[in-house]
Amino acid sequence: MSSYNPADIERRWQHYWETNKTFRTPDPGTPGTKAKPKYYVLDMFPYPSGSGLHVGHPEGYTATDILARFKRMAGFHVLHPMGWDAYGLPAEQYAVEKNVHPRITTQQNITTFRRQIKSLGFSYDWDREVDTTDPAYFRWTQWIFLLIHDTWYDPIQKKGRPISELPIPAEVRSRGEAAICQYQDGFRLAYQAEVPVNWCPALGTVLANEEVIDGKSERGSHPVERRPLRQWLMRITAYAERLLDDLEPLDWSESIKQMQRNWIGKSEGAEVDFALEIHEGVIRVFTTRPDTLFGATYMVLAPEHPLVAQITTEGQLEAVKAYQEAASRKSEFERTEIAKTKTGVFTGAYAINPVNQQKIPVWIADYVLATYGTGAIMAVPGHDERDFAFARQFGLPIVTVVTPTDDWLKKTGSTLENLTEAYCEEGVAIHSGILDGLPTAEAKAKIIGWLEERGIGTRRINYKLRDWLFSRQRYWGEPFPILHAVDAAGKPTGVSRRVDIADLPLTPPDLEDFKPTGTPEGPLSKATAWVHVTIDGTRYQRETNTMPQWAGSCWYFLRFIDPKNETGFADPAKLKYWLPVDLYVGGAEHAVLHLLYSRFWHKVLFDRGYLPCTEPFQRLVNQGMILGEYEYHITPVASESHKDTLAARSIEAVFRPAADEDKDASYVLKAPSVEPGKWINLPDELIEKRKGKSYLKGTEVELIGRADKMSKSRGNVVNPDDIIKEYGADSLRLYEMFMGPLDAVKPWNTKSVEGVYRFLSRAWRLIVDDAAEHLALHHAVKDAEPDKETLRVLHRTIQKVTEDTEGMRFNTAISAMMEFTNHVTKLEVRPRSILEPFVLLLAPYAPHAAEELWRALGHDSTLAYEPWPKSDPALTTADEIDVPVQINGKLRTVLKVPAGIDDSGLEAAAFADEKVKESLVGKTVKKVIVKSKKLVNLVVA
RNA sequence: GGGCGUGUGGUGGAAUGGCAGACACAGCGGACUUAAAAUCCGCAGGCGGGCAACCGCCGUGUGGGUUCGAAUCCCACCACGCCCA
Repeated sequence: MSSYNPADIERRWQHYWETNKTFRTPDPGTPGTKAKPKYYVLDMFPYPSGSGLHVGHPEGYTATDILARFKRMAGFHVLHPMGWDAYGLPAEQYAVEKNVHPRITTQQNITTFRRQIKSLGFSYDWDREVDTTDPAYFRWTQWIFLLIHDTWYDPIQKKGRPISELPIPAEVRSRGEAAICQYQDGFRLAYQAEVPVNWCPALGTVLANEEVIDGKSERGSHPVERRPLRQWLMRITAYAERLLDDLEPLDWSESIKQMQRNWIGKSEGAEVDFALEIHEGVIRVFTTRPDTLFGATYMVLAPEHPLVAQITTEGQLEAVKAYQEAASRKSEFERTEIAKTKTGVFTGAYAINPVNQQKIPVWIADYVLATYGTGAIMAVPGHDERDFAFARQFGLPIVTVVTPTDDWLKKTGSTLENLTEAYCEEGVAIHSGILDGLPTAEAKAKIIGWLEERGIGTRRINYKLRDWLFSRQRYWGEPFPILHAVDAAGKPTGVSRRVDIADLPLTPPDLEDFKPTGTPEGPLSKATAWVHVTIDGTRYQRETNTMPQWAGSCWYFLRFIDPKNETGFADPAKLKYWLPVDLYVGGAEHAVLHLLYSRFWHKVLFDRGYLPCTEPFQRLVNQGMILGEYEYHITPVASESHKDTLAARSIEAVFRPAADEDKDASYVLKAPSVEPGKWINLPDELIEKRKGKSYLKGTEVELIGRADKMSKSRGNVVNPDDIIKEYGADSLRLYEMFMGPLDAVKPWNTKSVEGVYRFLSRAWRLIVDDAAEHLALHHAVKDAEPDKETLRVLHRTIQKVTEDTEGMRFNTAISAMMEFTNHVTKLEVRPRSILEPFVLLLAPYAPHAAEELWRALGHDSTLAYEPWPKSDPALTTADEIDVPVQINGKLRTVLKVPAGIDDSGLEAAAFADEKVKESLVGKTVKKVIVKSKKLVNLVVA
């Protein structure tokens, strides 16, 4: 039996690669690596969830594997590793529910993921596998934390420096050691602070802003509330400018760069001080539109603003207190939602607008956040949407200080004196004293100069990015290597101590009960023996928070370079050789968080001299999501009114709840399958299109065709194991790449997997005699000279596959190989000299089949390091070419002409053509356009 | 509301200024078979005409523009998707 049998071939070759360590990557400097350029190709390593691999995972993994295999054959020294991002909430949630230690479920999940990933035949160097929950790994996560803790940001040198180099003011020094420590703690890049955090009662933890989506937790969609808590933070804001600037030269998609820019949210403007009417002190505001200062008719403080207590008048005290109380319970999302009605309370106090000395009221309102800018704003209702809504709500004056365009006034039905909505664009200043007549940019510059002269304002850059909330009240994460000193009564003294590097890793204690305490004390506090430590007679309590899941993934690509190193996180010489990552592939869901955090850590490590480059990932590609199969829906109304029509055709309408609040529920139509009791998606022959709409054939039932995201609740999840079982890993790999461009969102279609399976079978039968007992060559395979046309097809295929693989256009590379197969199948003699290069082209895509075919062709070892075929440009062109002739831009005929034809020859050939002559009768040729060897266009009248 | 992206046959897609629909899926016809599957060969955007090979017209979300020539470039609109608010 020598027909194409993927199950057998794939098992054997996976075994071969594993036992021969075919893809082990020797360290730089090893003989054989010296002459080769390096190529580091990386996947975003997965979180090994309990539900196993999803068809979305192999999409990116296959793309990188094709590149890795291609680059090896093209003579590169390739690093292509895989590992596990294994700390995280789901394992812990499961532990809480089922009382199984997260280490056990995590290890089980890793085993499943490893088996599934290996079954796809990826060429990872498994000797470099890392697991973020392995003490040998998180030892260095903790080490890096301590390094960041030991670093302050020097704004003059614009880099992170050792805390020992922080200049200590004499005044602080004079107050002794404790004061110095406290002063230093205020500058560390990892620091503790009492901050309003996103507390999620259901998860029993705080969450980073990035983990809160629409006011709910990203995991589980639980409500989140604001609470002030003492937390660890990372001073990522210090690096905002560098994170922004260094984005520029990276080879990332513009959309991802834009998302990072938006997240960092740089805005340029001014800080302005408003004096208070009767109190001491000033209200400092940040504004991006200082040119509108003359339009500031009131001010708003965040309810948490420290000035509120000082300035609130007796009469307003009660209202203000009640409002502060209510605001403290709201999430940031609820507070800043544009659509909702604005709320606020007058404090009773007034400020003085510095440009016109007008007395303006000071309000508090929750749409102003304490954490953005200075926590206070000057309100310019004429030119800011939210200020406008607020002014309308509370009857505050609205002044126009920027002239809107006439079109805008007309469109909105406004006049200069009476705006119907805020005009937020730029324009010429009016009612603005010294600024009158100036366009926005000039007005900004002039007013900032004016403010600076008087010492009441400065030019200022502000960022939306906040410091990164780095602690979690969970069990399943890296413990902080920090000890807090306590006094005899067990109360913290405020002095903390770093765990000695020599004592790392600090492993978490074994717990029976993983439940969150429901208080800001994490579950680790339950391990009293672990928590309480005495060193040199001083009593300490260990930090009971753990690090967030992002910590381990911030630097894993560094550990892959030197995964077994016990004296450092990686050898500097190896880092210098391999960094940066040449190609990084993963889902767009990590566009902001993971990529921003790891860039930040990378920069700190670079500043401290541990890394050779400032950016980790030179080229980034996001694979598009794979949706479920295309399905036909009908509305609930239609399902009711066409009940009988559907029943008559044995079509089932299955209820599908709405995916979003703003979407409608629908019914999915299913047709009976050949297997009784089973239902399949509506086959295409039951669909007909009329007037651009789809209908169930022969009926008035209007259909809505659509592919949805795969999800358990929709029941449209495809398991890669099933596909491999049915068609083999090579078919799965090939299909995922053949679906369309890598970065496009595309629907799954199991039927189409058969198409690539058929292609592999054809390629197999091209070379192998599938009637033979054992692996034997097809009788048509001979050591013969290929004919000219076949040679041309081969060289065109080599050219196309090479270019498209390099450019990651895998779908068209596969088409080219299919065309090659279609051509050669027809030949009675199939020269070995064209089959061998073809098998090598196929190898990165369908490595198991290619290895077996290579063996059939008489080779006795792997083709993984065979040189990549080269195309000969002289052989890619045919003797004769087809050139279209157009008349007035419309195709009239196609000429067959010699490939070497010149422009005048081509023109002559066009005029000599019978059809052209016919079309020219009675007409005058006004112009002739000849595109060399491509096209002739005759313009006639 | 803002930013980015996408829109091509029944379906996935190809073509990035020069023959629209490569390559596949589904479909149809034929060969092989007792039959089916598999395989092989062929047809295949729509409309109209012809016994036919073939011919004509229309056609890349909609409307306009630039150009000898537009799926491709520009403007406006519509729809969908993603991100942000």
